[in-house]
Amino acid sequence: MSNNGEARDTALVQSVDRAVAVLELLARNGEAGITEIAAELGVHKSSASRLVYTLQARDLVEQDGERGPFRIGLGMLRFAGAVTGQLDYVRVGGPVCTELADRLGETVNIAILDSGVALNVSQARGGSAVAAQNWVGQRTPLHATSSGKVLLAAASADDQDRLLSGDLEPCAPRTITDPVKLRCVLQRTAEDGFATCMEELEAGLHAVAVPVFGSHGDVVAAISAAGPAYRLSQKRMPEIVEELRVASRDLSVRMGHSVL
Amino acid sequence: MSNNGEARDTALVQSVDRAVAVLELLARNGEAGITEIAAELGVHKSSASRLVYTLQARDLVEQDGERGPFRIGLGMLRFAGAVTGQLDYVRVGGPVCTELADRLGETVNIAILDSGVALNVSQARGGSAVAAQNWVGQRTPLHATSSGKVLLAAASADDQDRLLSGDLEPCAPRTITDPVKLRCVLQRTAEDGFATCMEELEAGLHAVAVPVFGSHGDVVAAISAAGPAYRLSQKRMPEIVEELRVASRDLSVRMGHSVL
DNA sequence: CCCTCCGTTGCGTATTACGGAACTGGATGT
DNA sequence: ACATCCAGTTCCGTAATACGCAACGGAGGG
Repeated sequence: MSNNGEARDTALVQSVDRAVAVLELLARNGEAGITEIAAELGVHKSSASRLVYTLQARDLVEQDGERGPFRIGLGMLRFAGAVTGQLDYVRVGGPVCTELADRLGETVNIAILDSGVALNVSQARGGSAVAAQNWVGQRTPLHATSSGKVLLAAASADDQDRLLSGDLEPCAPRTITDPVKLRCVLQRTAEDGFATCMEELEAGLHAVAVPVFGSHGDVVAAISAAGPAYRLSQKRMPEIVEELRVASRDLSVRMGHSVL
Repeated sequence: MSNNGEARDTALVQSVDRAVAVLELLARNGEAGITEIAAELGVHKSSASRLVYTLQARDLVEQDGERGPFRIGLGMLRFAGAVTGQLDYVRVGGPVCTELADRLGETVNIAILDSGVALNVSQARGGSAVAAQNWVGQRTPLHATSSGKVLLAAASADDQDRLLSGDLEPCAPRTITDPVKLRCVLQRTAEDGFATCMEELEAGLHAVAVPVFGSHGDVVAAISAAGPAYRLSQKRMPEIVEELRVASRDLSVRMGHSVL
């Protein structure tokens, strides 16, 4: 069977794996038809149809009318609630993001470290109507994001070594791919208490991040602002960092961590 | 195969259906072990193990350490983001809920009409530490909730007839099961601009809801406050309704709907 | 140290899901 | 108006696939 390269373990239940792939496709594309899904997964239309039908029966997928394209269904909210219930950053972080996004006019994100990547758990778009994409749930590389650098700089030497031993994949022309240089940057990040990311993830995209501290002074998350390079200039950084720090402290307090 | 009564169409992909059942179980219970999952689904331990393993590979399920119980994984945020991206009420409604919940000290919910039921899309718990359950993603009957009555009162005559023609299932001792009486209540709801729900969904649970208006003056959602009967007394209703109305207007504004 | 309980792995079977092709039913175009 | 096209569904035979069974490995408890 022509599986698209991801067949690692035979122990995977294929239809389930494919069903999740369908959901991921829909989450990425927004919406898609059966034929498109089938093509993307490399399966027959009939298989895709069955898969989608099953997901639809569980309200995880829905279509516009009777005969339209499919998209993620509202039944997914059940699970969204379950995960945000466990993860306080999502619930508590939402208002903090929104407030800061309003003040800065830029997109604000909260990210945590999750198995070697930076996972965005909460987001608020800036006032600028330029609809930045939705990063929630996205896993972004630690070496090519401002949040990632902050989280990595605070991580154990073990975790740092693990990442630095592997290849640093270039995401954009200015991504830092040299481990030695990255180590320098992490050093500075730890000293300064913030990290920037200038067109290292995407061309034209700048970002800054500061750490969020837990009850024991440990770094539990990062809060970042991102926007087009022309708006987030180097000159504006100090001002934004200060705003981020205020938000970070606010978040710590709301999480019930006593801040000094 | 001993399928637990839900076998409707043979056209369902069983393993996918079971996988979703696993996720729903985890969302409901918070966490569970393989044996528990297997027992709940009525499948063999090995089957449950494979299912969970597949979901885990996709980050939809995770376990505490190496050998603990399983719970919904952070990968679910990807989908949560996709659904909240489509549905502005979730993103925008969050802060509104939180603010009102803080002020009232009760649980606040936003619900929309979705294929004949009221679907809770956003929630904030009141200050009272009494952890009310998580309603996000829950589908609740239109005739036994305050939000449902508000949504139904504003629905087309067609939709109203469809519900009223079916049986009104009793959820609690005081649930309205008489279509004639329900029609009266809906009439009053439309006139008053709010609806209450006194122990009609659950014994000891009171709730009030007001409509949220879209740009054309149409009802697009309902915002409700719920709490124990002794706290949400009839006497306190007018005050709460007023607070809800303020929040509703706030929400409309934040959604970009021009309010008169 | 043994016993119990939980989760994983190997294996054989037949259930189950897959792919192919034909069918339906809108939409489009000539 | 008719023919064509494209998207999605249904039917069917096959064999790949996921299932259940039973034995194994590892923690935790007595």
